[in-house]
Amino acid sequence: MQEAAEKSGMRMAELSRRSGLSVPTIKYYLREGLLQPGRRTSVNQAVYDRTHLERLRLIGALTSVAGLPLAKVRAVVDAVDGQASEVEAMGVVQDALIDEAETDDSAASAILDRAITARGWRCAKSSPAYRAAVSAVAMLTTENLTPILDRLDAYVEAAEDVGRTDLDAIGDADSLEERIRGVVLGSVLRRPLLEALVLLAQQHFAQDLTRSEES
Amino acid sequence: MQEAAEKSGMRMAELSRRSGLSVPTIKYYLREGLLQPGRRTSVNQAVYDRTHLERLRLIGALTSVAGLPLAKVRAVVDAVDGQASEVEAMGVVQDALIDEAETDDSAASAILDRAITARGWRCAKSSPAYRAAVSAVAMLTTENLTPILDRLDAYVEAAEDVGRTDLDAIGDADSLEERIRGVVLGSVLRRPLLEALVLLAQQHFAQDLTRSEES
DNA sequence: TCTTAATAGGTAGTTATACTATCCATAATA
DNA sequence: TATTATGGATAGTATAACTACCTATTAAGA
Repeated sequence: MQEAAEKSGMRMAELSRRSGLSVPTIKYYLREGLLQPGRRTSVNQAVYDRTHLERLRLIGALTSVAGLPLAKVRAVVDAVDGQASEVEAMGVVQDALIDEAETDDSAASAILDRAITARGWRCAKSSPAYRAAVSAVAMLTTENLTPILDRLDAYVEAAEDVGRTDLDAIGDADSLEERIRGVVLGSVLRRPLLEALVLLAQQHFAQDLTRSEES
Repeated sequence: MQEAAEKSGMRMAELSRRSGLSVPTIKYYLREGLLQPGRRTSVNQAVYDRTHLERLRLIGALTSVAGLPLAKVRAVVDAVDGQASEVEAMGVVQDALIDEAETDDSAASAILDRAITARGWRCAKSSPAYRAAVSAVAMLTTENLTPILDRLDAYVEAAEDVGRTDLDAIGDADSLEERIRGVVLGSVLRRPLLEALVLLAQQHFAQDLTRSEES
């Protein structure tokens, strides 16, 4: 039972152990078409390799970290298999990460447009991301959260810094496959990172607030 | 059947219509203790007011927008009822919004510490937010997403701008109750706003990328 | 007043998602 | 050769979030 890290061929038991997923779960993912079948060697035998392990880690990130339902996970892994481009892969992940909520709020759209044209963004108004932004502004409006809406420009500016950094961070791996994998995993894993950092920043500034109130 | 917006007393049917939730769902929330009981007028009659409608909208935001399970929603609304302070309420919402993932990765912790002490943040290492940030860095490390980790400072700086703006946007309503409501709803609704704005920024910069590659 | 609809509160049933368990024939392994 | 593992199929489970139904009232309209 050799288990060198270099060895890529393995059977179900080892795939299970190295991925941390149970054999029934892996079989389930195979049934659902999330995990590509192994290379068959007989009627009831197959071998799996590094790509299967990577796929399982990707599925794990999409489900555990991003909290996506398996239907959306399937859409993402299909796109990864489709071998489009980094930017196209990013678009697919974006769509998967956005929870659709149809809105047709022209007032909210106007508020958003003013803020993003002020920074010279050109972006498709038909994209799910745009609709999600409009929906968010509409919710803030109906809840009368004017303090946040009044600071929309500040959020747009911060978002620009994040988006620029995201694009800047697209790796320069040799193979397109690896670059796509980096984009997809990066899109999924950067979200909780930024969110946690924002919460830490809130804590930092909240200390100042509490201190100034005590004085 | 007068339905003036000023009128605050209403019965179940109107509460259902104005909240957009079905009567069985509202009854379910009453059973689960998410919605405070109405003022009883007889053995099988009760009247509800504006506060019940606001509570239902809050529950809706926490479930639909933030995607929180009802158990966490209960924790948040209990805190809102508890009438602590704005900062304490923000802490409770933070904890509810973070999905716990125990990690004890000292390497990741060191990477994070370097980045946040560089900006002079003081924040509790025992907080869920800190653990979430460590967990995010650890995931990025295991997936070898060095391009993102190399740009941690940029994300920290952007997070600082967002966190500062969040604290700055705490409303100045007269009653503590309303300010707390603003903090809780703001924490929940600002998240998808920023996320959507980041995606739009990605789209903007992706256009540049595609054009420069075409040339 | 009479009739119809609505209500509080309770129990039980439903739906969707993501697994998990069992079985069987076959193949690998000790 | 005896034991364990495997692929494939079918069926069962756990949980969350409702949803339906029932009963004894109460409200409201003709």
